[in-house]
Amino acid sequence: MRRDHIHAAIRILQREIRQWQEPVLGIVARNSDRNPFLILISCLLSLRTKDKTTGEASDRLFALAQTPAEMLTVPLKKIEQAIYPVGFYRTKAKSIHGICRRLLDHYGGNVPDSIDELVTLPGVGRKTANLVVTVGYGKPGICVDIHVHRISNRWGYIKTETPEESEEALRKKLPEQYWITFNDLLVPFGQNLCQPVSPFCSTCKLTAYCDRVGVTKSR
DNA sequence: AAAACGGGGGC
DNA sequence: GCCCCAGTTTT
Repeated sequence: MRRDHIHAAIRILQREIRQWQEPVLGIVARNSDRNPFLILISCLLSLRTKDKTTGEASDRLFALAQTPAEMLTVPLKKIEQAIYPVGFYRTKAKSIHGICRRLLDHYGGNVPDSIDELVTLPGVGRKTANLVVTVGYGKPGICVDIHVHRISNRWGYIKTETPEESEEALRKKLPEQYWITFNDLLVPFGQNLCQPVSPFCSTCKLTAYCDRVGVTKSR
């Protein structure tokens, strides 16, 4: 993909995305009344987890508690039960308590708005921190998950080995106007069409801009 | 029966 | 860099 092709590619994705389901995490985040704490916890639950279960698990959890202080009064066992269908539920329940403790001790019960501070919280890495900053605070950030990493490289737009490198490369290359929506566009695209193995290249409208880096089979 | 799944932490 | 966390869905 040539540098200037990104505009056309994003334009097409914005049109095509209507036929796919919107990312559940995006829905959860927006339905959280832009409450950074609820957004942060939703993002934590979504790690390495299929989309639908995240929404249902967060609904059950937020019925129990909606603030860091309330959350600390809920026993770990109860939290584990509420979020059970998501993967790594024991680790995540512990992280939730750890996060709430840190928020109360160091940030007056509020969620910090900088990536550097967010990644110091237990269970929060760069993907989660970027998502909280963009969705929760409307500040520029690039949320690089496995879909963004894979597809950006498949296009040949960047050439990186790890999601961390991808975030760095995209910060330099991707026009800032697309930072916040990039993840929301690539996730449904990656789930429905541009899948990890044998993507649906025959019905994809982006093939003119794609180098198919690493694609061995396609449908 | 495997592989894959919207990462992150501990070592 | 390697291994662990874990249930669910897809191949």
